[in-house]
Amino acid sequence: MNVDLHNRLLQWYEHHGRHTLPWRNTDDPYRIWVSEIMLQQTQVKTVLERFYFPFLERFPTLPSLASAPLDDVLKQWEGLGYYTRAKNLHRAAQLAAPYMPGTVEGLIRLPGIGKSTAHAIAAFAYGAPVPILDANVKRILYRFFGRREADEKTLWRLAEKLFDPEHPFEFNQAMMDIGATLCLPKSTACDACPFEGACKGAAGDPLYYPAPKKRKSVPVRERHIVVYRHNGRYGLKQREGRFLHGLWGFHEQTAPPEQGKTLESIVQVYSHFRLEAQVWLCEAHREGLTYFQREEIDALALSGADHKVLKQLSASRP
DNA sequence: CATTCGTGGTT
DNA sequence: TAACCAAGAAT
Repeated sequence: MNVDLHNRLLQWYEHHGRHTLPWRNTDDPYRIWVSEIMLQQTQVKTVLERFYFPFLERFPTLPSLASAPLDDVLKQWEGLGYYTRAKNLHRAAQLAAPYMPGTVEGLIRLPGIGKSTAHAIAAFAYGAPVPILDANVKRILYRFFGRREADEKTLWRLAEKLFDPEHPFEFNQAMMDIGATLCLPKSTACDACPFEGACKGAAGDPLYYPAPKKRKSVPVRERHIVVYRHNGRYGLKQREGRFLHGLWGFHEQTAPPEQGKTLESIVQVYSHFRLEAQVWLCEAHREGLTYFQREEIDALALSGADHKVLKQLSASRP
């Protein structure tokens, strides 16, 4: 029924697809899995240029990841964000070792793997006839079917409707390529798109779909970051909650400290709030912190905000 | 179903 | 340049 459309998509993918992406040129489910987790809510450019290869060099196989300390995994993940991904990746490796599950049902049971990622791994590593539903595919579906709004269930139904079960690898990769190169959030190149003619969005104003999301304004958190220094060593603490999970950081509090030298302030924008913190250097010992020499800190995984603090520290050194 | 999770690229 | 957005999942 969609044969004609599917053929046009295949042709387009053959000539214009991003065929050099490294995770498209391996049949190792582990390497495909790592790429899928890193790429969640993260642009291809970032993963490709900074994180994919170093991670695989340090953890080349599933067992090597499973047997590594979590702190080592977090250090490789440093700067990539959404750190529970690293924790889940590590735990999933331990649950799955020595082999990745060979089915969607097995994959989706692992922590950090939802329906779309399970389908992606299954389609790309095993050729399973299942569609994916990432931000690129969603945007295409909104426009192709002329919808301004749709819930997840509806989007999955539309994804199944457009899907080509005969060519799951090529279809899914092509959809992401179209979303990333032609069907962009704020611009489109419909005349180059294999879906033009069948796409309701292309018939009118494609940017009319989907309806813009109403975003809440991010609240500001004002805090004080206090760097405790004792005998030339710096006090840090490893975070335990879900926020910045497992990363080390300097002490943070709501009120200014009793004493200490004022450094510059820092601003760090997170997904759901904005941190504005005054940084202090306090020559004192505080309980509950672990003390490191300056060079030792480089071996720890720190958040972006704490890296800014570290930078202030070296800049302020007399 | 809504919120929580980072950081950097793009416009 | 501020706002939007990115190969989503867990809660």
